[in-house]
Amino acid sequence: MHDDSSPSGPITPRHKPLWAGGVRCTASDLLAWTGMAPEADEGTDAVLFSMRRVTAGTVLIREGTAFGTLYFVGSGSFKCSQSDAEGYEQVLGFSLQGDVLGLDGLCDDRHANSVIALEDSTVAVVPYRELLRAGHDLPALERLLHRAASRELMRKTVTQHVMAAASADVRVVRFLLEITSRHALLGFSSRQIRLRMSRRDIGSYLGVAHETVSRSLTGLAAAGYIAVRQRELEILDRGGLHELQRNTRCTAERSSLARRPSASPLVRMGLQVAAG
Amino acid sequence: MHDDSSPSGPITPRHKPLWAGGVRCTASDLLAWTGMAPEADEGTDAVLFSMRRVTAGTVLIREGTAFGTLYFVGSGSFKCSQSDAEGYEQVLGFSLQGDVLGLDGLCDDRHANSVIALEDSTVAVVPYRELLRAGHDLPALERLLHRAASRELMRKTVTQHVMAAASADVRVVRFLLEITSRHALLGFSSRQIRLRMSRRDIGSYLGVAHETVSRSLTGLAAAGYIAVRQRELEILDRGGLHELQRNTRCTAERSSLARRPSASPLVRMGLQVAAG
DNA sequence: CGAATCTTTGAACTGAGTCAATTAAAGTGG
DNA sequence: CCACTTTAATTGACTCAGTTCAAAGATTCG
Repeated sequence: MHDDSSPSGPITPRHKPLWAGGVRCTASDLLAWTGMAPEADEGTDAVLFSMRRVTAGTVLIREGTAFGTLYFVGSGSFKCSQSDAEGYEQVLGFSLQGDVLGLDGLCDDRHANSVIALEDSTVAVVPYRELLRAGHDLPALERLLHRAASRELMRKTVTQHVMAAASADVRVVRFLLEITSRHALLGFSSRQIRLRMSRRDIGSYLGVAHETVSRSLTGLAAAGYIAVRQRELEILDRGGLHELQRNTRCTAERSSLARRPSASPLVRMGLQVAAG
Repeated sequence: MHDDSSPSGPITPRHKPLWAGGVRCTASDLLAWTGMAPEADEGTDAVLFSMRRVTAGTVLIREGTAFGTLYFVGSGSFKCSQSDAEGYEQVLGFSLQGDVLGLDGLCDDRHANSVIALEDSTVAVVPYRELLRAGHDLPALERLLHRAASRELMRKTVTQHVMAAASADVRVVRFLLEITSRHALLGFSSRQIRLRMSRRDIGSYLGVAHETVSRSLTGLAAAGYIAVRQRELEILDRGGLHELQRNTRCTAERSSLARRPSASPLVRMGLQVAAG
């Protein structure tokens, strides 16, 4: 929603979670992570779940394994993907604090997706059976599960919108807006972000070649919309990105972006110069 | 799974639902529609929901309206979509018997998607509150909701795979395989199908121009994989389609399809000739 | 410090989008 | 029931955005 919270650093949590980094957390913490803090009460305070640290690159869920537990992201970020017969990895999405992992396994008791930590992260380990049982006594917990699932569904819808854009540039712009607004909702800066995923991951997620992702980012930077250096990203003109993003499949408009003369006064040099 | 059930007609139900077309149905009917018939018992027989007839073209759910009830598709088919600010309609998916409609509204109590009947259809009207209450006494009903949601999620994943294919032809092929296999799971013929949605709808769903959908179908027909005339579709070489579908973004392979000489012996003339 | 991975950039070919025009089907109303 | 209108589907031509292949920096990790 808001452009930024504070320029001090990329990590400025909006609300201090009850969970202070221990090996256990309460159901109230889960509610807080998913933006349902007001629903927490003594009942949810009493329900405990164990936390698990997941180091960068660790496979939290491997596709094909038996379903039994859900995970709620407490901190860090994850990549959700599926590999087809030929070994091609299709990236399906990225998960942040408050997102639930593993719901895909519910319908046939077997996980269909793999989930990999993109950085050192923590998750609450929530056995599905336990959550169901606790949910019968605590309506807030039942709502937590349902809203987490519904939110997952809505995020997939957003992904469809992102992928439906014909132009690769528009896809990249929508991806940037998506990821930054999610950061903003969590209370992090939406201006400066460190992308935790590779260009290849982004490309797979968007359905474009990773070279094209790189080119689009370079183009957007040249046009002054963003500043990017490797995985460090800064949003310079959010309004302008919103303008671009509106084109569903118009490629003519877009070219005015990529080919905007880079000598234009609009071109504010970003990190690539500041660091060079 | 299987190539066909019977060549007699496109509608050959696998299991006779308990519901016989009345204005009410039982929770057991819902379980039957979603492939959970074994979980039905006296308890679920006693839970009643009202049925609603929805004529072709009717808007069952309009995006932006308040959430309160879910719908389970009893017969017919629906299109799920979202319109952006410019009025462009993004098709998000298609729903058949057993699918649940309206779950997207759960997380913020307002529907984000529109749902339109593609043909004369019927749905079970399931107030969310009632389902929750009934679910506390009948585990099967709770599972129904959860599995329906999880299935929805998995279908979105399939959609991502479909859209992630770089080649338009591959997208169309995957779409055909998706829709026919869903028909097969419901006990309908997977060889002959009447597409209920327009080329434009398919194009929106796949993220390609509707002309391209048309061209791809024509090309597939010319190559003998399918026979198509308007919305009547016949799958002639399902194995061949599976071969094509495996290419994620290889366009070279694909051209050998579209440009396979139409005089090839492989070209079996289909409906377009039979009717001409 | 070297190996492996990731990112960027270039060049060339082509798939698919856009525009446009024709044909087919489905409503509409007299 | 048949003209008429409207919408859907097909097909063609042209153009360019994006994929592919290739190769050179940058970064990370052991």
